[in-house]
Amino acid sequence: MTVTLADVAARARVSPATVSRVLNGNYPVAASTRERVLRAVDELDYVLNGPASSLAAATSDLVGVLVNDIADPFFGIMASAAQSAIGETATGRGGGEKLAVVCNTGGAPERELTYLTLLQRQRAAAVILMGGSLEDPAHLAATTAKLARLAEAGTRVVLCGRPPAPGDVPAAALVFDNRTGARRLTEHLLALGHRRIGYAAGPVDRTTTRHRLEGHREALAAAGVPEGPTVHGPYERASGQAATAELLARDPELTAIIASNDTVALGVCAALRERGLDIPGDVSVAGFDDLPLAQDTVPALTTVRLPLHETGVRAGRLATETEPTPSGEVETVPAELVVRGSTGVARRR
Amino acid sequence: MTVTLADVAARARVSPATVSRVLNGNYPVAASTRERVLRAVDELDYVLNGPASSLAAATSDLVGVLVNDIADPFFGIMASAAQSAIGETATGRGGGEKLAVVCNTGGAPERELTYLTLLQRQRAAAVILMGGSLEDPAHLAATTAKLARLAEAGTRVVLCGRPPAPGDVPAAALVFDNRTGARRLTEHLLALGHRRIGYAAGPVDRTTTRHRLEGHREALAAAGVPEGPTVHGPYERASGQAATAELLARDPELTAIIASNDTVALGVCAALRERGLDIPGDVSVAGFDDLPLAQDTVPALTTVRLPLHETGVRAGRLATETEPTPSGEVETVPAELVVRGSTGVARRR
DNA sequence: TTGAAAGCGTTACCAA
DNA sequence: TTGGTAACGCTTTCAA
Repeated sequence: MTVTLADVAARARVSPATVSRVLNGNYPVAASTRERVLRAVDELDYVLNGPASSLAAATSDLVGVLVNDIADPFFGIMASAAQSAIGETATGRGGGEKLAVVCNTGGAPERELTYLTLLQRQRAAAVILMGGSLEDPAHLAATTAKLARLAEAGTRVVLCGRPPAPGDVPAAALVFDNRTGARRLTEHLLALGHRRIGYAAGPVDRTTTRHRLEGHREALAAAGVPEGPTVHGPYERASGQAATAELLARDPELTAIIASNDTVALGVCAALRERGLDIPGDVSVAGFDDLPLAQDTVPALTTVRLPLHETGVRAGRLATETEPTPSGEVETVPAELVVRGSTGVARRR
Repeated sequence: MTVTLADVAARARVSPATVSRVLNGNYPVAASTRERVLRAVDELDYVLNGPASSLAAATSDLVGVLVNDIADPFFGIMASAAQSAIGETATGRGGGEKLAVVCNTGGAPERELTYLTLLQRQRAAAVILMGGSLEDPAHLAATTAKLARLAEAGTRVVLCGRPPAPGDVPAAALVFDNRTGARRLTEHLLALGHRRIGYAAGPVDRTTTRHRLEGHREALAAAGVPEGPTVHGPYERASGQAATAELLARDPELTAIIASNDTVALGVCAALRERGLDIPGDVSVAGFDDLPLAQDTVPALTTVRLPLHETGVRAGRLATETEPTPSGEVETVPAELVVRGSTGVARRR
């Protein structure tokens, strides 16, 4: 049979209540008693029953991290950063640690909702949504409603890389300034003399896609440069390859291609190489995420920290300079963090 | 207040037991009753209380996936594959889905144990351990003991990419044949005429590191070729760069470098490029994981499937041809899947 | 500082 | 096919 708290109590010759108090460390307990209890725990190899604990306490130490695509290194890095940040702040019940669990939505709206329900069911301590969100009004409404219920039930909600929750969901938000980032990226290419720039954009209905595209167009408009061809596709390597073929078909004179993210950028590079084109000798490529895989720079994003026990959210390098913002407020990560990935260089003529 | 099963029962004018039965779908319930219950659930926006359910049923629908480094695309792909395989077989209680959660151990033994305890505490339905394991006897014993307790408590244990559990832990295992893979990789390079091959190995005390190195040496010995320099380091891009510097310092005449995995291989490539060396013109590089990031081939590993509700484990392309093996038995993935990443080409002289 | 006991929301067994 | 009702193992007042 599995060992229960009562067994420990019996062995330590105290009441179950005392054992619970020792384990949670929230209550004063005599040192000698504590020691006796801990020894009993050890001797019996006792492991707290999570469900029972969560049921009684009406909360669990689960923290859900929803990502769009766990196979994408970008999300891997983000998830990893979040997970270690969560681990650091561990101070929960029954032995301490929070269980940070990453859930892969695959970008599918229904899976996002499913996972949110599952986490709601588990009475998760917190939920972090990472990456751009779908802009479909119906899905947005459903998500918002779900988040509202979660928050209502005591689950902390953190939005990371997507716009702050519509309505009045009490969520902390970590926002990447995609628009400014894209603008700077394009300005950079323009400054290098590029005038024919192709754009391998992300999926049509994503916030990240739209914001980045808007920033791109702003820069072009400001410089009076006509917009080049744009192709949409998922955030995958393969769509970078497909997009490149399409873009070059539409304008063989392209001197630069902007990719919707680094994974796509790698696909673009592969396609260019297949065609015998030199990078950046022949065509420049610019990405977004600044992955170590794509760049040699230390990835700024790996330093994103999400101290869930704070009332707000702090971001990356700013952590030491910025005070936590009150819950619900938004802190914007400087565009530099997003622009970092740029590798634009003029085409050889 | 939050809606409970009793509320639903009251609204549907049935007993709590009936509601439970409808929700779990394990018991026969009259169609009309079921409908009434489901409507009540909908109207009240009822969400099952996971902890309560898990407490009563003595099991949860949580499936833990432990990976060594979630920021490594290799594990991202593996986790993604596992997660979708788990989703497909979903048939659990209280609405169906299992909650696949990936836990990042960072390769740290104590975090591995911590997560296992956390999952044990949650009464997880299954636990999947992915990636090579530490060979330290103490840690191995601790892990084995922990896995034994988990299995004992009804948690299914799956080992993926690490040797089958020592002792008699009833675990399903999916084993990669690292030794044969490495042997083939080296044979390939030898066949291309390479005689001075450097080896950027993984961390010293990992099973994957040792097995791959052994295979490598087997091939060299069989061909009567002396072993080149070997450098150990973590499975990270940076260690590929460091290793390259060291390897070239030890033998500037190297014509090929084998990396411990694709992430490391990317670091090796970066370092070679920094030195103005052409790949594979000047130096060949060979990796292991066959990531799409590193190669253009479709990654065999993304097709790894882990049907947790089967008694055994099936692997990748074999799925249609192979019957599930009985629990506890081992099925070996053909070395081809591992060798795929090879990109060896003779050095220009 | 410690103990007693009342829940927490489901499940599952036993009747009906 | 449905209802009644003990568990399930822990947390948390309320007393002592």
